[in-house]
Amino acid sequence: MTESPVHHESPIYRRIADRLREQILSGALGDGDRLPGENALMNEYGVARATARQALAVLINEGLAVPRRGSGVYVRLFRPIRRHGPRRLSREQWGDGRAIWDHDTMGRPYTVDELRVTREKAGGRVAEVLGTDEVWVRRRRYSVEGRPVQLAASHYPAAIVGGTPITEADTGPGGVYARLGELGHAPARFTEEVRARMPLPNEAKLLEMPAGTPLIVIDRIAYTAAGVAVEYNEMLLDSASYVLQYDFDA
Amino acid sequence: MTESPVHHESPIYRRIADRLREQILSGALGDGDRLPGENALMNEYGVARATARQALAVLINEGLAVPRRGSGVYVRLFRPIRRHGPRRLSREQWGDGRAIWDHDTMGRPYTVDELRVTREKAGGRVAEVLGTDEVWVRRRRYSVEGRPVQLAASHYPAAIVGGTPITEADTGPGGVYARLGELGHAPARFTEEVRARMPLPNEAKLLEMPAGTPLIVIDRIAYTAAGVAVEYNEMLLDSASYVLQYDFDA
DNA sequence: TAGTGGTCTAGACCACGTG
DNA sequence: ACGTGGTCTAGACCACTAC
Repeated sequence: MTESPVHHESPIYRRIADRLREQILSGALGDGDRLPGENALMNEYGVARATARQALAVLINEGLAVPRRGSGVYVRLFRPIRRHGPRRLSREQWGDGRAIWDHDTMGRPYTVDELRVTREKAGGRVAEVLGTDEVWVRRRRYSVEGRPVQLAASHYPAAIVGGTPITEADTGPGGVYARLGELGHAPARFTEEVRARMPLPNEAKLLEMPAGTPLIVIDRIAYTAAGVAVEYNEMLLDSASYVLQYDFDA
Repeated sequence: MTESPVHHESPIYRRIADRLREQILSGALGDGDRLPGENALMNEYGVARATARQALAVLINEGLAVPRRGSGVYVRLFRPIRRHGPRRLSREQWGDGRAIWDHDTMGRPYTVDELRVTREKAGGRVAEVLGTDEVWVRRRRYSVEGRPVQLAASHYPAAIVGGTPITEADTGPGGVYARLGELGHAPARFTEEVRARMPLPNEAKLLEMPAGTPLIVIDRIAYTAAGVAVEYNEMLLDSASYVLQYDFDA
């Protein structure tokens, strides 16, 4: 039309997004509620389809809404797992391998799948930390209540774990840390590096993450009392499913 | 034209994005390099402007590229600050208030601005943890090398800090923790909760964050030896500028 | 079958930064 | 002045979901 677009204000799609966001944050639209769809926004605001779409894309990329094809756009819901850094790794927990994850999920049911144990040539930081490029890697995926929440890849020096149950699918009672202890390499100290970034497409697919969901990346290194690094564990967590907690003294 | 679109494969804009991503991750396009722009992609792939744009939007939302109006789209660069959880808060650091941040930035120059100290009615979790809704709040923004990297809001019970330098802009040598110590409320234990999410528009603006950059949210509570919560500090970190490190024993 | 979101085209005008 | 990304329109066809 000939209506002057009146710029210098915030663009239309942003103002539509702002109004919808306000309704979500104020609670007027609650968890799982349906947002007005593309057609509804076209009618309500008299804009083209692409503009309505752009407004919804803002909320989707902010992680506030999730689109479902053929159905609609819905307010996102959160149910974080509390992952307690230091406490979960205290020695007492090793008695039973499941204890660590039971601690995290507070009893909610979880599963492990896509477990693959392979021997590999390590590169870059892993080789540097472990002091060798000959490593065994244990990769797996954790799901809670049927939803995948974490990918993990634990690296171990081949010289230490070769020929032990750590290279088998089933590591036995107490898990890897119990086996390392029996080998005289019990972890005594840990360092965790925490980052956040957007997932790559393959990561988003494995974790079934909707758009607008960051990844929490944790690189954990386990050291023996002698200061030898015996494990490099890279974990990728769906940030919508996790809260990390760290306790320490002054 | 009449060329059949051949669906059931991944859409055009995704395949364009995949090719560009590959060049970025492989290093063929390095930090700060210019990507082919909208016009270039239109010519190269014979697609409409909106499709080329959509391909670039994928990379931008993944945090791999940054658009600059009037100039082009560029490969994103990273220069993280290492923020060391426990060590930076050890008592020895309090002797000089600047020490904590010097530790984080490893000597890189930083500034604090937008400092506001206000008395407020606390709500929700803050009031619950501090055991009162009468609080003083110290809000400020940290920048490193001229780029804003963190917003922080520290909450203190008014009954403890009222009338002390903690309610002034300048808290004196050693900072807030030194003053709390003099008041008989020296922090002895800390807990930090770490989350990641996409920033809201006002948060993204204050931190000058480009699209596709998650926020790291840290809620830190300081407890005295007697177990009294004396500080609730909510920090919002630009995830492109930070790596968190936590050390602990088994 | 009707409605939803997903992809794509072919135009247009604008604000902005670099030359 | 020119090319860049930013916004917007008005169509179209598709795949999927719900009824």
